[in-house]
Amino acid sequence: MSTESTKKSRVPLSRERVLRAAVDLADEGGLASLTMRRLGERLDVEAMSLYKHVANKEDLLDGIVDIVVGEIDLPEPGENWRPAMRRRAVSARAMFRRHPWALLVMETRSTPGATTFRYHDAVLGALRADGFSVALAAHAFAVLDSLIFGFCLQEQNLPFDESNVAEMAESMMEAMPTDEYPHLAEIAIEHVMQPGYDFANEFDFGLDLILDGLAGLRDRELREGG
Amino acid sequence: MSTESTKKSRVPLSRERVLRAAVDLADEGGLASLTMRRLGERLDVEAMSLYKHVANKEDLLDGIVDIVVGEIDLPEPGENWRPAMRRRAVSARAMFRRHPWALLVMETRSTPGATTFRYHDAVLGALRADGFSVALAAHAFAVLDSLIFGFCLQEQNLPFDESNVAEMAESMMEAMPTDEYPHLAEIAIEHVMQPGYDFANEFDFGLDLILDGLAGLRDRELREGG
DNA sequence: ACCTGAACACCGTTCAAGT
DNA sequence: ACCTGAACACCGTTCAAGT
Repeated sequence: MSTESTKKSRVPLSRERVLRAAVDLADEGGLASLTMRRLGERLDVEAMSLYKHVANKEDLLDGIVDIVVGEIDLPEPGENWRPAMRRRAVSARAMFRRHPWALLVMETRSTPGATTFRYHDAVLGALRADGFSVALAAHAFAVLDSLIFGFCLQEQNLPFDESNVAEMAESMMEAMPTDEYPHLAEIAIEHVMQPGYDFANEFDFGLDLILDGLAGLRDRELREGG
Repeated sequence: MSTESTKKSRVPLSRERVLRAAVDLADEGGLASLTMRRLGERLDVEAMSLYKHVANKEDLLDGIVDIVVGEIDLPEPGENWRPAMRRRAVSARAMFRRHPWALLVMETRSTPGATTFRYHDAVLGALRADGFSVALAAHAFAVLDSLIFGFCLQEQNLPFDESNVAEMAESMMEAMPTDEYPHLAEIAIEHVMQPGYDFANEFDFGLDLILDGLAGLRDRELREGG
């Protein structure tokens, strides 16, 4: 609570503080703005001092991925598999929207951290507890994760913000000769440019399609397996 | 056919040649090795000369994405929707395995090129020609692309090569206390470490699950709408 | 023990200068 | 017209030196 705010930061540096600052920096300025030098600046420290708390930049990136994976809602004990899977999918998507850099960074990580293990374990546990065989739980996990990652990746690279769909469609129709791409034109006019269109709805469509399919396979397993 | 192979390259530089060399460089050494300086080296030219054929590095990346998107099999006229969708999914996955950097680069592109338009148009066309409504074709496109992108992203970051599954499972069991992650341990022992396990099978599982679901929705549309 | 200044080997990109 | 050398403003990272 001291009011002196000179250059020296009283709070000592720690791995935790470094990682938090890195997440904030990437959130605010994008991944390109997350450099060791600028991170040092933000913490009132020279870039070189960061290396006391982080082995190198790779280690820093591993650390911030672990933080954001920890923000995904885990299934609760006793929760039915279907609402549990929906909740984790929705919260994973929300996380990727809060941290647009996360997908990009996760793509370059090879060694998952403890938080990732905990996440995988909890999801598998919810499926197993609700009647899924080991094999079907593995299938379910992979296909749901594919949808989540793939949808978020598409959503992130949409050439328009959720808000200005009309503008982009218009400018796209200019750059895109209608006779050369007739089906793109059709879908733009009859679907995308219609009032109420929201690409986010595609997430629910895909999620329900997959959950319905999994429910069917689970029922069959339970019937046949005894 | 001249045999003199001095420093000067007889073939003049062109955008095409620059982009091809960039794809090769990224294939061989990963995205990190694709720098303007090293690309120049490979073409026996100073890095600065590349700027005659490419506006900047962003433009270069746009260009190589367009090239690899062009490697995805398009539906053929008259092809049934289901084999057409399967073929494009399989060939897209093969492309992402040939060019592991492509997913990463596509993620940072915002303006799709002509090849991407052509690809989207052909896929939508195959669905529309086979009875899908505009809305259902849009849904189908989004969910299939999500699966393809998301699966390839996962496959790329697998902490093991398709070959040495046993090794990795073993080393993972060490780093991963069995009692802390019981369901991960279970799936590792009873599923992943079983002979014949191949993560690639998850792709077919997801693909069939989604195609089955779409087939059902298409049938219902045709019954009700027609 | 913790932080720093200077240095190294890299980047993408510019611009005036060469042929 | 096409290519280049030198330079600029950046990177991540090292290491001996400071406190």
